[in-house]
Amino acid sequence: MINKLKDLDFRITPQRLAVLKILAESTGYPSVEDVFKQVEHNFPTTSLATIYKTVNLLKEIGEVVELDFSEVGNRYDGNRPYPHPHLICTKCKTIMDSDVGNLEDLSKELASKTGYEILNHRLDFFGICPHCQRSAKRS
Amino acid sequence: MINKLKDLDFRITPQRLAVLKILAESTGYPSVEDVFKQVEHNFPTTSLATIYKTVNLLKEIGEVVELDFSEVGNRYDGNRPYPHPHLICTKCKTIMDSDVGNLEDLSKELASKTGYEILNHRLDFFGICPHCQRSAKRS
DNA sequence: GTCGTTAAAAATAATCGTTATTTATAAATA
DNA sequence: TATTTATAAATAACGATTATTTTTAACGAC
Repeated sequence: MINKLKDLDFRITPQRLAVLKILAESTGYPSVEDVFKQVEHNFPTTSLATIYKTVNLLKEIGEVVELDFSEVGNRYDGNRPYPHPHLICTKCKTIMDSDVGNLEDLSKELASKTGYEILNHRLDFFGICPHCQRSAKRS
Repeated sequence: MINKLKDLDFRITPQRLAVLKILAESTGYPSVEDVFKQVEHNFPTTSLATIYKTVNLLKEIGEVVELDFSEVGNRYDGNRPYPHPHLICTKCKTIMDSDVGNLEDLSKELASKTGYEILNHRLDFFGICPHCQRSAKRS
């Protein structure tokens, strides 16, 4: 990931390293604000705009995928930067990866039916997680 | 749809009727701005906030679904207000319905595996439509 | 149909996430 | 170490959406 930046002649700065590290290691789906708070810890003078720019840079070179949820805002994943299904709890807003069947076959079928060149897809399931189901019953 | 509003004791205003009509009849995926422009035609004094409020009202009572695309902004569908896959051309931004396989089985599988209560899902394919593929070759 | 009540519309201001701009800093290379 | 130049910092600007206040008109009772 660092090498990819170098190869493309982007400079390796501490701020970029910090953002990159957080996105690559996090198993969750941090927002820009989340990343900002973590980076701020080590680099207190960091500006929010820098996080935006770095995240967008990583997005453009394909090392990070952006997921926009109207309910919870934009989230980023540098850990598995390729299409895969998600499972979102609409109560506690937790986002999980889900490993149910892949859609390559469906993509190909769609491509041949419609003539579209399919480049990407996105599959999300929304529901209530077991924990929130229990909370609801108690209240 | 009008009856649903009446039943819930919402007033039937010309502006609401206009928004409702557009969303129920449009086969595409209009944005708030699109709806506004069309309503403005018949009701030149209409305020944009009214469109926002009406669309959100319809969304809340389940007569319209909101689709947020980071590339093309929020779009609304009052024609088929239930989950179904979409096919989006990333060049010309056209949004189509696609009728490839349904995901009920997958939903159920996921529910029993994870304990989540699945309420909704969303499946979108992104690609280049045949028309835009031809344009690209020409240019 | 008229009146009175009150929800909804209009007009406008405010908010929030994101992006653009300007100036200052520091990474890369010689 | 000095020079060049991309990047960071700070701040302003922007655009989509929402909140606020005032005005209008939908609905129900008479």
